[in-house]
Amino acid sequence: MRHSQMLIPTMKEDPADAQVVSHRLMLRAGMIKRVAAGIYSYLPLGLRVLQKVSQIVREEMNSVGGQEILMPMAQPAELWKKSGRWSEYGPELLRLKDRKQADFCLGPTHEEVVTELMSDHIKSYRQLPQTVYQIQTKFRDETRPRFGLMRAREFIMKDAYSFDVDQAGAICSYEKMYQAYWRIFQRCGLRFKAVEADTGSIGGNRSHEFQVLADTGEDLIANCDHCGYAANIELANVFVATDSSHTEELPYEKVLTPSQKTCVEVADFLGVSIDKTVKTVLFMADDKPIMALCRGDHEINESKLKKALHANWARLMTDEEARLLVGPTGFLGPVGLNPEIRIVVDRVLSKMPSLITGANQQDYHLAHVVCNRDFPAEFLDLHSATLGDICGQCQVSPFVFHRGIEVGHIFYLGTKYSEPMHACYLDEKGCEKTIEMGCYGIGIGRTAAAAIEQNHDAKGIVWPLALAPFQVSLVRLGQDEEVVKTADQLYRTMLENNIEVLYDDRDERPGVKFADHDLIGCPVRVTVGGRSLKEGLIEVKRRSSDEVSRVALDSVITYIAEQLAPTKV
RNA sequence: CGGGGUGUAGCUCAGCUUGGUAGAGCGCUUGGUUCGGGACCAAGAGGCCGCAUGUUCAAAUCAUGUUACCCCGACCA
Repeated sequence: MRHSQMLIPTMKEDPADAQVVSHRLMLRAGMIKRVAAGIYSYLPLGLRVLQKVSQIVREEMNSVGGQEILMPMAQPAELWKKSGRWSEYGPELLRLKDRKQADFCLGPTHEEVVTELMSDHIKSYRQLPQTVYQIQTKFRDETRPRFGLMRAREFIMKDAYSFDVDQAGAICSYEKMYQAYWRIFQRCGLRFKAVEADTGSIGGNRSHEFQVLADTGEDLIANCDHCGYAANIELANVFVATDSSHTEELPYEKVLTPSQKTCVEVADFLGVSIDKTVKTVLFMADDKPIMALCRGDHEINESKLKKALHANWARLMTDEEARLLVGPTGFLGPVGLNPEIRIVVDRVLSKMPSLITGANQQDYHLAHVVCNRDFPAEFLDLHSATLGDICGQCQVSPFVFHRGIEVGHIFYLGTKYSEPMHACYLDEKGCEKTIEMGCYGIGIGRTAAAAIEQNHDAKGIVWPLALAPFQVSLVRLGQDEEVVKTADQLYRTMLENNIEVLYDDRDERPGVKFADHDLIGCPVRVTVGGRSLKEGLIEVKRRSSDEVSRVALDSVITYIAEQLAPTKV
C-alpha cells in the first residue's frame, strides 16, 4: 500500500486519556479510534494487525479439527433462561428489547447459542467429537473499561467449543486445544506462560490461562522454577507443613489494644511480628454468615473462599453488618462466637501454635488462642499465594511471581451447559447420554495490545514479524527523479515477491517519515535516498536494531527476503 | 457501585479566581524558501466553550441539574 493513499492518522502528542503504553501507541500510530468508553473503531493499520492474529488463530484451530462458524451477536433471552444464566449473569450482560418488547442480550459469550445449535443436530455418538469456533464481536458491559483494547466492552474474540461423548474425550479435546494455543502464541512471537486458572462464572473444573508476560499486566502468576508449576495466584496451590511441633500450654488471655485495628498496628503495639497475628474477615456466602481467618500478612482470596465453601456467591460484609452480628471491625475474632456463624481458617494457621485474634470487644485482642481448643476451626486453602510461599506441587521451591496479561483461557466444562439445555446423544447401546463440553477463548485485540506491551521502545511499537501490519516500510526520501523511479520500481518488485510493504511515497521531510515508521513499528525499513543511491545502494534497517545495512540495488530483494525469514525474527 | 477529577478547534492545553470582541502550540489549506531524524516565513480555514435551566443589561467564566469521559477502589470469560 502507498502511505499517501491510506488512512493513517498518526499523532505526535500522547492523547490525554490513554494510560498504558499499548493504548497510547495504538492511538498515536493511527490504528484505533475511540467511539465510546471501551468501544473502538479499527482503522486500516489496526485491522491489519487483528487480521494477522485472526489468521494464525484460524490456521491453528483448523489444524486441530476446528470448524469455523459464525453466530449472532444478538441473542434471545429465552436461551439464557434455559441455561439459567439470564438471572445469574450480572449487569455485564447488556440486555435489550426488540420492537415487540421481547428480551434480548448482546452475546458476551456463546455457550447457549452453540449448545442449542449442536444439540439440535447431534443425535448419535457417531457424530462426535466435534469442535466449532468463531471469530466474532463480543459485548460485555464492564463496570470499568480501560486500557484501550486491553479491557474493552466491545471486543473481538475467538471462541471455540468442543463436544465429546465422555469425559475422556473431552479431556482429549482440551489437551489438543492446549497444544494449539501454545502454537498460536508462539507463532505470534510472544513470551507467555500457560497457568492453572480459576473457572469463574463460566464454570467447569479444569482450566488454564495463557498469560503474556508484561509488567503492566493485571494478573499475578505464581511460578515454580523447580517443578515448572505455574498458576494464577488466585488458585496457586500453596504448601503448608501439616505437623505442629510444639503446642501452646497457656490459656488464652485478653490484652488491651486501644485503637489498634489493623494487624500491622496490633503487631507493632504488642511487639510481635505480623505473622503471629490473625486477620479476621466476615463474608456473606449464599446468604449465610462466614468468618474467614488468615495470617495477618496474608489476604483472604474471595474466589478460593467461594470454591472452598462450594458457594455460588460470596461478598464482604459491611462494617455495619459485622458490628451487629459479631462486634466492632478491627477487633473481630473467632472465640465465643455465635455457633450459627461458620468459621473457616486458612491452612497456614494450622501450623501456628497459637494466634493473636480480636476479642469482639472494642480495644481488646486475645493472645494464646489455639485452634480447635478455643474455637472450632475448619482448615481450608483461603489465601492468595504471596511472597515466600512454597510451591504446593513439589513442596521444594518458593514461588517466583510474574505479571501477565490474560490473552487466552481454556475450560473443561463437563455437562454444565449440556445438562440444563438437554444436549444429548444416543450411545452404541441406544442409551441417552449428555454431551461433554469444553470452551476456549482468545482475545484477538487483547493479544495485539499485549504484543505492544511486550515489544516497544521510546519511539514506538516494535512488532513481532508475525503481527506487524506490514513486513516492510519502504521509505522514499525526497522527490528526486532517480529516487522516485527506483523506489517505485522497488515497490512493484516487492509486491511481485509477495512482500507486504507500506510504501511511504508522501512528500514529507525525512524526519517525519522516519518518526512515523518507528511509531508504526514494521520490522524492516528500506530507505531509498539520493545519498546512497548515487553509489547504487539501498539502506535496510531492522526496527529492533540501530544497525543500518547498505545493500546493492540488484540484490536488495534477496536481502530483504532473508531478513523476513522466520529464523531471523 | 463507592471515592476523586475533567469536558474550550482534529491533538495537547491556556483563559474561569475578579462576568463584557474566543486564545496558543501542534496538525490542516495556499504560496515561497528548505529537504537524510518531527524545518522556516507569510496568508488562511476550522469553535452554539459537553448539554439544560437559572442569576444578570451581559455567562466559557457565577449557581443548580444533567450527561460524557478519565483515574483509584470494588467487580470481572
